[in-house]
Amino acid sequence: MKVSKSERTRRTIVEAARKLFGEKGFDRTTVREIASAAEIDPALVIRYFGSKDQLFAQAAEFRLDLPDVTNVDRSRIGEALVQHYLAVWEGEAGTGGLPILLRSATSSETAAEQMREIFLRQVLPAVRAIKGGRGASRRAALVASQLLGVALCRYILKFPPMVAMPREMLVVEVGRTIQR
Amino acid sequence: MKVSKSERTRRTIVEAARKLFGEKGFDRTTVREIASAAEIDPALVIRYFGSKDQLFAQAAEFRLDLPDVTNVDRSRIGEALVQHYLAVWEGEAGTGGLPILLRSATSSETAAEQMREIFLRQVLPAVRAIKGGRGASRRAALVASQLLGVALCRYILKFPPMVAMPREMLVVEVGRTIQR
DNA sequence: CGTTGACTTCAACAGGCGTTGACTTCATAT
DNA sequence: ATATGAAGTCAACGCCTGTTGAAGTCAACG
Repeated sequence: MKVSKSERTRRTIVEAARKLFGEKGFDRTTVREIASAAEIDPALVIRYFGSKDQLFAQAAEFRLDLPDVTNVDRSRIGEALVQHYLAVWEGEAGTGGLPILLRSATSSETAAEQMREIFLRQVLPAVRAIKGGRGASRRAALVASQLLGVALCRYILKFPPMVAMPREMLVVEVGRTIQR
Repeated sequence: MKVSKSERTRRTIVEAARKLFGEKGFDRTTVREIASAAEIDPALVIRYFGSKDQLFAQAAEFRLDLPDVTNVDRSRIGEALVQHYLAVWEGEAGTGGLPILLRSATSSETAAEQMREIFLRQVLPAVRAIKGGRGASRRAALVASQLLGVALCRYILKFPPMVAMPREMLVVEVGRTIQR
């Protein structure tokens, strides 16, 4: 047997959890819903993950996988970043770690802490690598705020003009801002 | 009697509700907590407002009060906007409508809808007044995403570099971006 | 066959939630 | 003094939550 049965249901649960957490946030997603979506008993969810919080922590884990931009035209690094970022958001269709975290981080201190971790360990080093120096952390924070703001308005709040804009245009417009 | 007693407790309740909704979002704030903070019975909250949702709707109502920038140096409109926006966030200390909405809009469709309303009826017209034309709504959306992103990272997620930056510096940096 | 041991279900718990309707309190107006 | 109506309290309802421990199922193994 390549994968034990337990491992398979474990993954089914995480999958269902990711989907629901990403759609409705931590508070509005119940263990029973997750279990029902995974077609198993609620008790099993707890048995496997200990608690709802621990399941969330596991479901929200992810790597940003920032692309290698070391050999990209320096004047286009901004665009490349935005391009990658939007692709991540649209590609994972709500099952990615970022949507999950963003949906819950506004009302859960744990989720907010997890976002800070990701910023600190994944975004900041990447920005530093591109252009280090004294103001790097500030620059990183500004970039993060810009990107999170776009995701918030486009995918969560669904501001009409933001939703309507083609991805290309966003890449160019926001890319130019990031570039600064 | 200038203000009836009922009106006074009504306000006490809304005040308590604003504070709690702004700190923990809709889901994590209970009617019982609000009542306890207002030093009255939970039943009274419902009696006055009908339901928790209706209380929230009322507590989250607000006007942005965008400043008059018609006679501000055109090259400084961005800075003026950011200045005002940050003052609003820091001034109301969590009891303002924006924090309340932002905390809840990621997991409540009603709250998200309310944000869309505010964008449509308050931000968009303001941007149009400053610089109309075909792309005004797109510009407004980009500005909103930038400002919400900053608030998110600074006041809610509390990214360390973002918190550490003095307000002045943010005004200049973000103002420059908005200006574009 | 019988017995493990992993995997899964079942029924229930204790506690919190929003909300309700009947009751008390109390100042005012007759 | 008594009646009226608003202002506020109380205890309880039905529902849903995360979580638990005991019981069940089923394939693998001696």
